[in-house]
Amino acid sequence: MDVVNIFLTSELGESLEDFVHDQRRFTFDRLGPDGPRRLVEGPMWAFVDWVMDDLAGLEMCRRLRADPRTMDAHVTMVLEEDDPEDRRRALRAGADDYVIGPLTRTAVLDRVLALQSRQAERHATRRFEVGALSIDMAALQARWAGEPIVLRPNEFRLLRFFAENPNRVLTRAELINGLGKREPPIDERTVDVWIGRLRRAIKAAGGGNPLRTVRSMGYVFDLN
Amino acid sequence: MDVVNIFLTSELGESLEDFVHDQRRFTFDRLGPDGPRRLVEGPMWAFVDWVMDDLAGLEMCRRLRADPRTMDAHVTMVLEEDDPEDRRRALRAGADDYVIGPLTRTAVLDRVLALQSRQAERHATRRFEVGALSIDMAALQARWAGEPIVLRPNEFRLLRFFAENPNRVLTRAELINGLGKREPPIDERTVDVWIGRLRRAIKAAGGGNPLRTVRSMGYVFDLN
DNA sequence: TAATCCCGTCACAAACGCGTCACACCCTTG
DNA sequence: CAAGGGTGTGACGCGTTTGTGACGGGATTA
Repeated sequence: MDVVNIFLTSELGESLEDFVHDQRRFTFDRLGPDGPRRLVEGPMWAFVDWVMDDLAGLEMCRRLRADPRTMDAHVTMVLEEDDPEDRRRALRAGADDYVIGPLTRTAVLDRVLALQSRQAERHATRRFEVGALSIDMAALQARWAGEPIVLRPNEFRLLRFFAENPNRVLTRAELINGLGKREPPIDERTVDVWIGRLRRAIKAAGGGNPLRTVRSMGYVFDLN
Repeated sequence: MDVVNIFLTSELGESLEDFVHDQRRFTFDRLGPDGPRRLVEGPMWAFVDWVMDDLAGLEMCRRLRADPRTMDAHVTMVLEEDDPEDRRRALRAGADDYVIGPLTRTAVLDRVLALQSRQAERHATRRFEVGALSIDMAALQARWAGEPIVLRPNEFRLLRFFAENPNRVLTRAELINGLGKREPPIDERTVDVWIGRLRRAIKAAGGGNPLRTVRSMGYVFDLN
């Protein structure tokens, strides 16, 4: 599976869940003194604060390393300030990496996305083709029969979602969800506008109109 | 390439060779006043003592940075004591990192093992071409379709980093990291200015605008 | 020491993305 | 054919992101 499990000792997780569009690829969970609350499969990434409730972050770090269930996790220590002594201690306690806090969403996401792309390179999932359409996740670029499609970020996500679900009617609600839009709630009519814009972009690249309207249901990406 | 080449100004190398089991992953060599005795491929890590035989460690550090064959090395300064003034000087001289000495085997291994996983794969190639762009590491010169691009040092590194990661969205954080700027922390907006300057230089050499902005993500070096 | 170069930051204007609205058009149903 | 709901799309406005000239400090050179 392709999912990366992210554990944090802070509350940043909830905020990230809203922020990350690509929910299927990530899970977030709280890392308490007893370790992760649930056990997961797949690669794990832990961000450990230097100070936690009752427990020093270093101790948490050692416990993660000692526990066979989590010993493979990629551990990033969050230091409050840039003390070289602390950095050294963090590394010695088993951390792979550190950031100078406070932990921000972008700090987490940059790292996670970087990891993801590194993994993607291994699994070669960063590029896939559906019919004449090819999608390059690394370059964030789509092509129709080799011709680049000029897309804005939201349109790119939309097209990607269609490409991953070809020949299947997607309701407006599914599309809104699939693009990870939760707050604020999106008017379903807005999807119509998305579709219109995406169609125009595909046509401009020489593609036909692979997006078929299914009246009172939604839209399908027709693969012939 | 999976091998990390470690250079030391002290004799610790021999001792480490005995200590490290997994010899295939590391090579050790002495770093003398004239730099590394042999040229290597793959990532390099240099531990530079504050005082060397005839040469100040700072000078060694600068030479490593100035020499295109070693400019990518990860340089750790070894300070005898924790003098903040010295730390500042070390970082200014181009060190990525420092330890408060004396250098021990575990200090070396902790760092190397921790960071090895995220060592970017870098070709030690002296000259390579990407599309119309050619980069000559020895002459520190870039050309677009044969036309020289006038670049300042920082811009050269930036372009080089893009050339090594074509068709891949690079976040501002990745770029800052990729240019080896860790201390002091660089404002992400600064990257915008780098990009602007680099674009101007490329355009002046007759190149188009191969650097595409991906809004709210970063920049891509677009090939074809 | 003076002159010059390099580079990080700032501030502000411009460009951009996107959700919504309004209205015309389309299709279905009776 | 009429009625009514479903869909396409141009226009608008807001908030955010990006580009860039200007500035100043540090380093380098003359």
